[in-house]
Amino acid sequence: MGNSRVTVREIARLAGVSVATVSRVSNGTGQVSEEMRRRVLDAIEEYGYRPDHLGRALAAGRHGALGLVFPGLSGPYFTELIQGFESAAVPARASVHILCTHMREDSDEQVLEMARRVDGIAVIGGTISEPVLLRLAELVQVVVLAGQGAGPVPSVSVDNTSAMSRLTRHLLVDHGLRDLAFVGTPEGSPDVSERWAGFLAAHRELALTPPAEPVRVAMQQPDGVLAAERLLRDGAGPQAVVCANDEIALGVLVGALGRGLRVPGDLVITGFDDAPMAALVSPPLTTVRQPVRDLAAAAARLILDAVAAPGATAPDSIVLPTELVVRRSCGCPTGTPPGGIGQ
Amino acid sequence: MGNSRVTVREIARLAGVSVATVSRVSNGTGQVSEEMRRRVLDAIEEYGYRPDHLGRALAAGRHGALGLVFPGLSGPYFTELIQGFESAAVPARASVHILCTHMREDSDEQVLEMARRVDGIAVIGGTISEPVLLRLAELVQVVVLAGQGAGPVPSVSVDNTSAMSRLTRHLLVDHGLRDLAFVGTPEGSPDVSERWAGFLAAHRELALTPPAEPVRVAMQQPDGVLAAERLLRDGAGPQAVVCANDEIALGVLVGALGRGLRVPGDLVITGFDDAPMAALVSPPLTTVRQPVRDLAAAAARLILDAVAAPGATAPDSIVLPTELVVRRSCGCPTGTPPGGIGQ
DNA sequence: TTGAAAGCGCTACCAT
DNA sequence: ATGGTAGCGCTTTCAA
Repeated sequence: MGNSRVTVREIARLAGVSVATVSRVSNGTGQVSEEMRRRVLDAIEEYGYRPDHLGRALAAGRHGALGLVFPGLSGPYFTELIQGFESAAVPARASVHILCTHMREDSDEQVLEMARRVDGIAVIGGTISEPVLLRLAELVQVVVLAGQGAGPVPSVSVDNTSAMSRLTRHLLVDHGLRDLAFVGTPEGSPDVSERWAGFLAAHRELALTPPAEPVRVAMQQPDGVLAAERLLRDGAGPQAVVCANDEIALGVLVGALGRGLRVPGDLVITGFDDAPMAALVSPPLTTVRQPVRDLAAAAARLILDAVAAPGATAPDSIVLPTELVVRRSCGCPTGTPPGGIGQ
Repeated sequence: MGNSRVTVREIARLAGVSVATVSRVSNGTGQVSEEMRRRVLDAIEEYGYRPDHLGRALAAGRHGALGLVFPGLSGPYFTELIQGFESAAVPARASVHILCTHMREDSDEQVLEMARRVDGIAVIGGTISEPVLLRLAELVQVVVLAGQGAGPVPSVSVDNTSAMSRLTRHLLVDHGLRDLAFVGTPEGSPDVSERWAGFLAAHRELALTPPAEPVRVAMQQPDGVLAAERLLRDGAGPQAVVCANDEIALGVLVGALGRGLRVPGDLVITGFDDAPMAALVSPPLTTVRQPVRDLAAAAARLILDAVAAPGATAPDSIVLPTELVVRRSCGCPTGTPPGGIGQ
């Protein structure tokens, strides 16, 4: 229950050596005679000593911790993100702090507060305002995850715009579909904003008129069900529903199927992410695969590298590639589209 | 980019006061004249000073941080858990550290290491071995989240066994169903283990023979799809599939629907959790609602209270109630079962 | 090889 | 009301 407050000093006293020697032994630094090392090791073992991280970090002038800031946790995308981030932090012996700002009013304050506890922070795009981001960057190494950087702040993201543009062209050109709907809220999420831009760009290139507005809903399955209700309420729905992520798409699929529609016969649906479920529903979902774990791991490593090499030049932004994954929900028969795109 | 290393000492020098005064002002403790307070505040403002958490924590002998240890992140359940935990930690100005042991071999070591960085740790049931749990409890306040405690370690959990027993009786008695299958892996997860126990208990009470083994799969939607494949492969499947959580149930539903089965006509499916999607699929899922956020928040508060009152008696374990939610996937027509159970 | 001692940034006690 | 200073637990010079 209570903290077993065993300190270096006590171990030193118990082993009859100096604290410096204890420190050397417990860190494996410097030269220590076998005799001393044994004495110290025995004491450490006997009293279950483990150096307190605070003292160590204070002396080292480094927290050995990384922060991850979310708007609010939801769905497989975020769990992947956390795990990817963690997988890169753990080998570097850095702990991971998380913070869900979740629309709290004092979230700026909390992010700034986090900056006093970590060596660097990855902020999910759209979570905090640019001024606060820049302010934050004066305190610790910052990287924007899934979004665009600002000033000295680098970013790690994927090519949302071109990927979505390509997917949209596939529907427009290869399947000859018209009257597409886009589901997702561009405002506040760089990812969605870029995907909406790619959706619009594809229309523009083909001199087609896109819908004036996206169907604005949040990013989870229930929101997709909601979107389906809105879109399919009065008989004349769109020919295809392009969703900002797979979760929404799965929700729309559930909604459409629940209404007795056949997919892709009556309605084409596409997603984004290539979440595990995308391949398993009927019909399997045409989507865009993005390397979420790699993305987060890259962000963590970028921070760790920057912290490890203080003098070095500002880190470059990273853009990871995506891959169009054509399955049956877009109307492709086997998984291979007319143009031979995707796999 | 670089840490703006502004320390108390510098602020003190710049404001022409002592570090003690700066500390008093920045903490709002003690008595400070308006004149001094202004001088210090101006300096703090001008140089963007924020006390480093390390120094503060070291002096206070408290980390102001809580740890959350998972086996591995997955699905809405865990995101709810994190957010619930966080919602209780943030008001107490405690940061949240997370660690996914994810079957890593050195995870014991990492959990112990975490103990040096936080004031208390909530461990998801089944994540670490009992010896390590007890060892951990000697270092910091520990609570088992969704599982049973051990020795001095309290737990926060729900009444899985009775809830699942009740749900199972509903199928067995009210719907007269026989030949039920249970999907989930009891080993390694106290939650699942208890639910399996409740499932068995219901059969025993009614002198019915339960299946010899559960269908062992993991806890996500894709695993449910997999389970459906296994169960429905050769025509003669069970009459009902009782799933360890909603995610699996949703997967089984997708798999069953994909095979052309009607639910609940040809196959009854039930879940556990009452995740948002449970109410939205067709047919809506009969399940057990558990207060996941509250559960995690209770765990966080338990730790915070224990840390705040060091001398106090060991905290008691907490069991939160669940609620049977009867919808259509069990065969109930409207949502109200024959016996008037549920809501 | 070993130990004494100076800090890391902060708070809090004790004088003034 | 204010300042000097000890010390939180640790690492790391610098001497011996």
